[in-house]
Amino acid sequence: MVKSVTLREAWSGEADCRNCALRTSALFAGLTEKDFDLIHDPIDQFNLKPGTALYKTGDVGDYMYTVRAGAIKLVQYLPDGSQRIVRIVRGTDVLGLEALLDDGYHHDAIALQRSEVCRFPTRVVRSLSQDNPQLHRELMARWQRALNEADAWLTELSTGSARQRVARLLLRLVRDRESSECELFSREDMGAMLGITTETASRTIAGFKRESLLVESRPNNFILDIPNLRRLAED
Amino acid sequence: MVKSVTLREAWSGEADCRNCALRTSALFAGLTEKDFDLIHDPIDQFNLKPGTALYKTGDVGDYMYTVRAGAIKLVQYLPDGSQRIVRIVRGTDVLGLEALLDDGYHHDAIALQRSEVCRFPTRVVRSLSQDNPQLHRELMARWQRALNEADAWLTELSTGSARQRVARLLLRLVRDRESSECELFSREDMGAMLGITTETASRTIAGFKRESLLVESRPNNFILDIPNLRRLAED
DNA sequence: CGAGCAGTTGAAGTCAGTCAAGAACTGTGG
DNA sequence: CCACAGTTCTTGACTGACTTCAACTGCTCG
Repeated sequence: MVKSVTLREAWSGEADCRNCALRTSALFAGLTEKDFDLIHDPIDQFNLKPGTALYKTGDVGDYMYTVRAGAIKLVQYLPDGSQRIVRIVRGTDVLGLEALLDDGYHHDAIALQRSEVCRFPTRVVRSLSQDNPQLHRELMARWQRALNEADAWLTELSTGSARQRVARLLLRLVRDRESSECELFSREDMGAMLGITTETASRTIAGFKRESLLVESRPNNFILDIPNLRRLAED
Repeated sequence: MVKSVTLREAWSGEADCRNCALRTSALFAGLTEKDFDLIHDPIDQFNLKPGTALYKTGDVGDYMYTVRAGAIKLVQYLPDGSQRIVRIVRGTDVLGLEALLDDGYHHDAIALQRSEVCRFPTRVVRSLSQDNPQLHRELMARWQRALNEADAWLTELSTGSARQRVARLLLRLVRDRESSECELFSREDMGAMLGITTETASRTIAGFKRESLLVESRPNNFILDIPNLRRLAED
């Protein structure tokens, strides 16, 4: 089990929103300059090492986050203590939507890889969305995207043989990417994503390497044989 | 495989919204009388027999639905043709939120039991939510609820042994109910919900009956031994 | 250098999948 | 009312995939 790092250590200063590469694709794309002045102030940026927790289940939802780079896992726990990763949040996605409603966060949010996130107060979004139809619409779209992810997670990553699930996970990691190269997660995390054991995850990956479906380009970086993986994933 | 019935046959007239028992708990709880006149008109009510499809994946999302009684399954298909039930919608829930955004529906929505639903045009919700913060908020809450369901479906119903999954499904069916009695689904549907085969579902249910965790009160109606099922579900 | 951890691999056991057959139920038409 | 076809449910035997437990390797980091 990776040990946690406090958020404080990960603080890297105030965000440069105006020049943020994600601006057009991100949550606040539709804001005017005036709105923008309002929200810029309280935004902080963090660089996360793997294992850092952004928040824990039940924490008060004072903040929401956008992911600039890397990957964050959302974890839920079963009564018996076993964990299940219900989603990973990457790219331009938003984290902590549930904070807009009453209650606290519904997952543990933990960095899987080196990641950069921006943090902003929930109250800002809440007040802006009151009288900003475009932001309102953007929020609904975010919620729907999360729901799509959740459904896909179930149908693609929790159905079929271990080989199929691993193949589908790998393909998912390089979707909407220019290259067919990707960084892998720990076997333990892969297991928790796919509902299989660490050992089975390890064996399956090892098998894929032997069959050259995966080629290690540099440590923990793999090039995928997409066509053959796809064939495997589909039947 | 149950054969489909057309929606037309299920039409049972215009809805009596004003006296609807669900009104206070449902989507439109916060509307004024004036708003109400606006939406009442185009609402139709349907009585569905098991197997009736409300909509199919990809259909144009002109309508949304509330469930008054019964249960609707949301089904997704894998490339190889196998199906997975990603959620069931019951009670006062809303169906077809995704229609508020651009694209069509994301699932097949099919009645599991005799059900009653009300249908209303998506455009009505879209226009009302523009300048009605309370409806806006209500919509976000609905989305979040769907997301919670999706997450629970993954952690509770797609994790652990077949016995655990079935036990958790049964407990889920009587949650927020006065009695510990419930109607079961077909073994095929249970399998598609839990990611197990029909045979395994059947064997597990049969086993539960033998162990008196389930007692059949009348045909296809079962009383649950909640404490023992809970013990089973948790470890 | 050694402790600790992630990954790998092996051997044994088990649970669920598969294939197949029979039982129970449903609805239909005579 | 009964006979029949067509489902769905159940049960059995067998197989295979995944889990479990355990040992060993190689890395990283104090």
